[in-house]
Amino acid sequence: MDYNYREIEQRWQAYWRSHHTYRTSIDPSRPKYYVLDMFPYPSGAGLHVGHPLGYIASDIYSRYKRLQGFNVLHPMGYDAYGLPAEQYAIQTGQHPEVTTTQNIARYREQLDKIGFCYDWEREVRTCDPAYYKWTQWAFLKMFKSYYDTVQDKARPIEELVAYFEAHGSQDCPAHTSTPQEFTAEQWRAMSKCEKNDVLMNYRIAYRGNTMVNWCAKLGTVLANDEVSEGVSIRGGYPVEQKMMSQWCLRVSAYAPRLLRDLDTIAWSESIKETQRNWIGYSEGAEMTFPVAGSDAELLIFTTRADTIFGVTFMVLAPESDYVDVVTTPAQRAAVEAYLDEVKHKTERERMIDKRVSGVFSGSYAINPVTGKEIPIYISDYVLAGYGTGAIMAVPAHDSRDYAFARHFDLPIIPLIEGADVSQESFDAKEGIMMNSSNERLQLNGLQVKEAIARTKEYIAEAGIGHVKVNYRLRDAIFSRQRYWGEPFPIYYDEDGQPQPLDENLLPLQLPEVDKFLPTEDGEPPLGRAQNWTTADGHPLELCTMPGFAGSSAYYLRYMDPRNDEALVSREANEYWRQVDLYVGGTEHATGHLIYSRFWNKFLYDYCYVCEAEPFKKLINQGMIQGRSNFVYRIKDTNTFVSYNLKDKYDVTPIHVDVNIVSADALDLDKFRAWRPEFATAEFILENGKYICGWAIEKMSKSMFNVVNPDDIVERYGADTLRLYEMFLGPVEASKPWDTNGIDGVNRFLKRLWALFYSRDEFVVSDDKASADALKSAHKLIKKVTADIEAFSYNTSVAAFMICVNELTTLKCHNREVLEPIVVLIAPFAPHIAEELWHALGHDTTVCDAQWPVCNEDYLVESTVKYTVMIKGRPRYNIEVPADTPSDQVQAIALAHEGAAKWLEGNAPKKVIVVPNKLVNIVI
RNA sequence: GCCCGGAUGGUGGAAUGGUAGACACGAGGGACUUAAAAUCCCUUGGCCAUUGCGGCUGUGUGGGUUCAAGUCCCACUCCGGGUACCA
Repeated sequence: MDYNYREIEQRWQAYWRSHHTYRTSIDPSRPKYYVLDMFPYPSGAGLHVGHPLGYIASDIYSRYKRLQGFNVLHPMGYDAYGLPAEQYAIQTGQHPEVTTTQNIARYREQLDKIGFCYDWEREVRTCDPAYYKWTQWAFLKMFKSYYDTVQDKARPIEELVAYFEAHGSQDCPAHTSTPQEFTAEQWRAMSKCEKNDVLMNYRIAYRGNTMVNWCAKLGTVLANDEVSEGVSIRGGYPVEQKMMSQWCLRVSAYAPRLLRDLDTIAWSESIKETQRNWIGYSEGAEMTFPVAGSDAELLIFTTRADTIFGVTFMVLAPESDYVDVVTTPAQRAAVEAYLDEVKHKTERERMIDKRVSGVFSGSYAINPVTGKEIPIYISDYVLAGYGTGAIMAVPAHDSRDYAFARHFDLPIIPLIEGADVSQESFDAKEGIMMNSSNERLQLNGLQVKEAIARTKEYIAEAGIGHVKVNYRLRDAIFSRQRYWGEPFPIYYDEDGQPQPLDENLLPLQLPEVDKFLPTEDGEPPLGRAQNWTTADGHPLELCTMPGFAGSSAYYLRYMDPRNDEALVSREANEYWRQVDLYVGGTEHATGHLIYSRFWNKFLYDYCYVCEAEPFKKLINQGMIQGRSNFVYRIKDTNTFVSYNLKDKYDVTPIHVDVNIVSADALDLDKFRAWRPEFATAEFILENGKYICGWAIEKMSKSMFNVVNPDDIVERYGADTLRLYEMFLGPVEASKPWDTNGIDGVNRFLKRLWALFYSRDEFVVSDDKASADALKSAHKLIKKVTADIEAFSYNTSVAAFMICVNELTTLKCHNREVLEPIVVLIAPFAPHIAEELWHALGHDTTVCDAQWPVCNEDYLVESTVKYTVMIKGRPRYNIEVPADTPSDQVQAIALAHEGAAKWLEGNAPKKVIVVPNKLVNIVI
């Protein structure tokens, strides 16, 4: 009986399905383990071989943990809201729900063929009303909350209202980016609308007037992580900055915790570092500079308080509120012209155009330490969104200020001994201060770090500023002017004020529309919906939520996916707690992985979840790139020349479908059938074959290098695909897909099969196995267990190959040896393992077996070989009984005839014995 | 610019400071076969010597530490990823 993967895989997949083998439930008697994949967006192209890489890795770990006795939660679902389905809907009129459902069915079919151990009864889809009910619910909670900076957590907004009633805004412990000042009396005197407007500045989900990334082509705003280098990640369309009123999430309030708690999770240093950079902690000082001849003061932020003596001008962001205050009548026209120019530049243009630009405001500020008057400029190199939107410029020690000073011919005062600022600024935070002392503050002679500390002390004493920590992390813009997303549970009252929908009315279902385009008057697509109002006729919010809304808490929903009463029950959450192992790509480092942590922390503040971090350990699988193949057509002919002969001709490389190429050899008949124009193709072959050229490129339809897992499964079986993807290299590494080595893995499975079956006969015996065979098997147990724990699956697969080769050579067909090996291979190649397990006479599935334990006794050697090194090279070997003390090993090594030969009469200077390995004799 | 990774045969990749190149692909040779496929065996970093068992060299470059360095330290080159007027 040959290894018939097709029949085996179909049979066992059907068995698992009908027996609910992978159904999971809460079982307090067993320890839990939660393994999660980043759920996919079901695109129309289906899965390619890159998708399952991470899924296979996590599946192996899930099965391994299960065999070790853990109760493993390993769910899967779909991130079903997204732009492509909507774009497709706009083009074809096909409802996104229809295409999404179709795509999900296709994904499921493809996933099923690979033999994953998902508990599909826990599947979630973000576009399912029963699911997004809880996305909306969380949003409502955020709307009804503020962030208390003293308790350091989210609290109900009523508590803030009570505070305002009693104290006004004095020492208000709430996080806001637009502080306001009012007394308790003033608060009480406010109208309902005024109060609402004030509270909006504190809510965690709030409506704010902010600079947003507006993508005209997509007709929607985008979050910072959805934009890269001035264009949208999806589609690559230009993005511009625009002031708009949008729903936002106060993620910035959580910046300190998001930063701090990175130390508590087992993620790769690189992704933690990316998050640290994105959060952007920066400790500095805020200082006030009085404006000469006015009551106004400029508040600035700096990390280089020590350079206060080198401030020769001030710069305001064009959007800064100070601009109006400091612009003198004489300069007004020039300033307005500049503001107008800046406004018409898109973000992209601003980035490309690095030229210095700016305008003098007409006013002067007074340096609070030196008392000198310095001019105030306006320039777009200062950002409104960071710090205070105003800076003190120190051209000698900041390259941007330096460029500005040179352009406008402003003085440059060096402050660090030995720094040459004639050509460029000296930005490093090191050196000894000079030109930095007067009767108020003396910094000369201090190191930069000391000077920073001293200046901070001084400005606090003098009442001109205070120490301040800034974060780069922005609040998340949460509105999208799109159809295919979660509707907001928000309506607008008579005064046009946003109001929360009653929780009992959730889910607020996405309405039908006639077209998926914006309305004629520029409203989002939901403006087309009939009766998009509350029961009493109030209009509902027209925007929908962004993609990350539904993906922020999905891991919680898997714990209790059909619960109507809560996102997750306390019982389920306290059992499953958090994701123990999360597997996914690095591309989510600054998006999903920040939003999820934020969302989880918000829920944690209200004790809806019991863990402060959602994902304990994170593994980032690499990307599988495409390996494109080329044929070389001789110019102006229909003749194609093989790769190694192509240099003799004038050729054009043409992408050829990799699916008609095998090990770089072109299938000529398939090529002729591939496209009509190649039907009459002629070939110049080498060694009877047409060899194609190749290149590593992104896997994409246009390069004809997309390989579907289905094709591999069809040709080699799912177990071969699984093993091969793991064998290709470390899970974390990006690598090109290359089928050149797949035969080796397939051969390995056939050899494994041959240990059980010879021709049609089952040849496993119950006899006692040889010591060598047992040693081989137990070595494997040890190696594979250690490798899986370290996610080193490629070396595991190699170890399997070695072991099977050894057993084949030993002609070992003993149950004692083969049975543990079947269990070991089960996580990697579950179908063949199941079949062999069954053949060994077991009624249960291999999934319920016990992970074997290495018996060290089998590995103990009676003798140990030492390599003897003389003059730095291995010269001869000695074999001594195990546990021989090293001085005796040394004596034996020196007594060997080889010693005399290689020492050539020299006395050994030094002898090093490395236990169980080698003896190094130095002469 | 800044912050992270990385660089090992023809290829993918192995190597707790201890005989570099595991395992696999590819290539070459052989066995079995009328033949092919499949399977099995041998060789395979490079150079030299192959009627001898061997010698030299070798992990991006240049230094260093060490009895011993792919591995640790310093400097540099190149490649990949992230991020950027963040004061």
